[in-house]
Amino acid sequence: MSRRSYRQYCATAHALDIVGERWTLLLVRELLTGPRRFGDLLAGLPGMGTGLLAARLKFLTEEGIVEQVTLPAPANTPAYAVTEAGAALEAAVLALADWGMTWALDEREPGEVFRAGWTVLAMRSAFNAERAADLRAVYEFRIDDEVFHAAVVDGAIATVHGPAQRPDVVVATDGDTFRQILRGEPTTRGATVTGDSSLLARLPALFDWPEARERVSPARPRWR
Amino acid sequence: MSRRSYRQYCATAHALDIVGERWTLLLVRELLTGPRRFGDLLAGLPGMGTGLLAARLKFLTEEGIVEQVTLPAPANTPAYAVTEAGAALEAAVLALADWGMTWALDEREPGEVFRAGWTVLAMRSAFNAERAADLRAVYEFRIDDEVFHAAVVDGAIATVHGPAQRPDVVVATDGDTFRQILRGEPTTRGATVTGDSSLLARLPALFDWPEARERVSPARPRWR
DNA sequence: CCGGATCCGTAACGATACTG
DNA sequence: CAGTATCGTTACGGATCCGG
Repeated sequence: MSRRSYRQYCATAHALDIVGERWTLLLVRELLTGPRRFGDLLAGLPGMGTGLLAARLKFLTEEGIVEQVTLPAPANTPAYAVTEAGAALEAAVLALADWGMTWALDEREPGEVFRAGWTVLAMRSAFNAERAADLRAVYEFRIDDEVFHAAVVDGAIATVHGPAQRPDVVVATDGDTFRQILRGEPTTRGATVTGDSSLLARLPALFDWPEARERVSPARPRWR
Repeated sequence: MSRRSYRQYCATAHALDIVGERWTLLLVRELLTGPRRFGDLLAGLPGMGTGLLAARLKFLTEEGIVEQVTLPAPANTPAYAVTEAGAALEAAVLALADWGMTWALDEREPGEVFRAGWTVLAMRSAFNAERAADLRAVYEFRIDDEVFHAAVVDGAIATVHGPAQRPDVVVATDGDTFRQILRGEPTTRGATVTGDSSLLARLPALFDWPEARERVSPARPRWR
C-alpha cells in the first residue's frame, strides 16, 4: 500500500516512520504489560475505531513490532503481543511518560479516562532499584475492573496485567485510591487488603515519582 | 481552536497530546542543537509545508515547549528555541533515536535526505562518558553546508550547531565520510583537517554506536 | 459475542501561490 | 526572509455490517 514516510536518513525519523502515527505508541503501551486481545485493546484505547486498530495491528505485525499469539489454555484465544523489537520500545514510551509526568500531567480533568494499567506501566520508570534491593514480594492489584500484578525481585520490578500466580498481598480498590497508595498519600476511600498488608506500607518507598513542573505559557488552550 | 486529544489520564497520552502529531518531535529535534530560524527549520524538515510549520511553532509556543528568541548581534534575526520543558524532551527524542538505530535504520536508501545535524544529535546518546573522562577538546565539523561543534569536557559532551569559538580541531568533509570517521571506519574520500589532528583519532572511541538488529518480518513494505 | 471489514463525513496534512 | 491563504489529498473517527 505504501505509507507516508519522512524520507530522512535519521534514526529518530525512521523510528517515527514506524511508530509515529496516531495511536501507535499508545497501542504499544497497552502491549508492554502483556498480550492483549483485540477487544481489550479497543477498551484501552477509547476513541480509536476498529478499522484503524486492525490496520495498525496489521502494519506493526508486518514491521515485526507485534505478533499474533494464542493465549494458553484454557483461554485459547488469539491475542497480540510485542516482539523483541516491540518490547525495546519500552524505553521510548517510558521516556515520554517521564516527560509527561513532569511537564504535562496535572490533575485529572473531567472527561478524561483513567485505567490502572497506565499507572502500572509508569511504576516501571519510577521504580527505585536501590530501595527495593532487599524486597522480594508479589503484589496483586485489582483496580476497578482491571487486574495487574507486580513482582519485585532482586531490585527489579515486573508489572504485568492479569492475576498473579502466588501473590503475597492482594489489594482491591479504585483508581484514585490506588494512585494515592502508590504515592503514600492518605487514602480517602480505603482498600480491601488480603495477605501480608505490611508489604503495602513499603510500596511508596519503592518509587520516585517525578515532581510536576509548570511550563511557561500561562494560558493553555482547551482540548476537545 | 481546540485540538484533538486522547483524553486519557496517562502521562504518555498527555505527552503525545502535545508532541505526538506529525513533524512535532522532528521539529523539537532540530531545536535541540540550538536556536533555528524559520527557514533553517524548513530546510531541516523537507516535505513539511510552511503553513504546517507555522502552526506547529505557534502551538508549541503556546504550550511552553518553544519560545521566540532574537539571535545575538550581528544577526539580530528572530529565531525559535526550546524552553526548559522543550529541552527536557531530549531524553524521549534520544530514546526514539536509540530504538531507531538498533531496529529501524539500515543503509541509506536512495531518495533519503541526510543532514549532519541528525548524527550530531545522535552523538549525545552514543557518547561514552567514561572513555572521555580525560579528554578536553572542542571539535568543529563542517559537513556539506552545515557547521556544528562538539565540546567534550569532564566526561560530558555538548553538541551545538554553528561554528565553535575556539576549536582545537576543524574537520571539513561530506556526510558519509563524517559518519565513517565517527565510527572509526576507513574513509573513502578523506577530509580536510585543521588544528590538532590527533584529536580526530580519539573520536571513534568516544561513542558506542548501537548494533543494528533485524526485526522478524522478512518482507517489509515500501515507503512512498 | 468477538474480530474484524466497509463506508462516509470530517479534520489534518502537503504543495504551491501569494503578501508584508 | 517569514510567514498567510488556498486547495486537493490523505488520514482519522464513528457507525454499520458480516462471518465464525
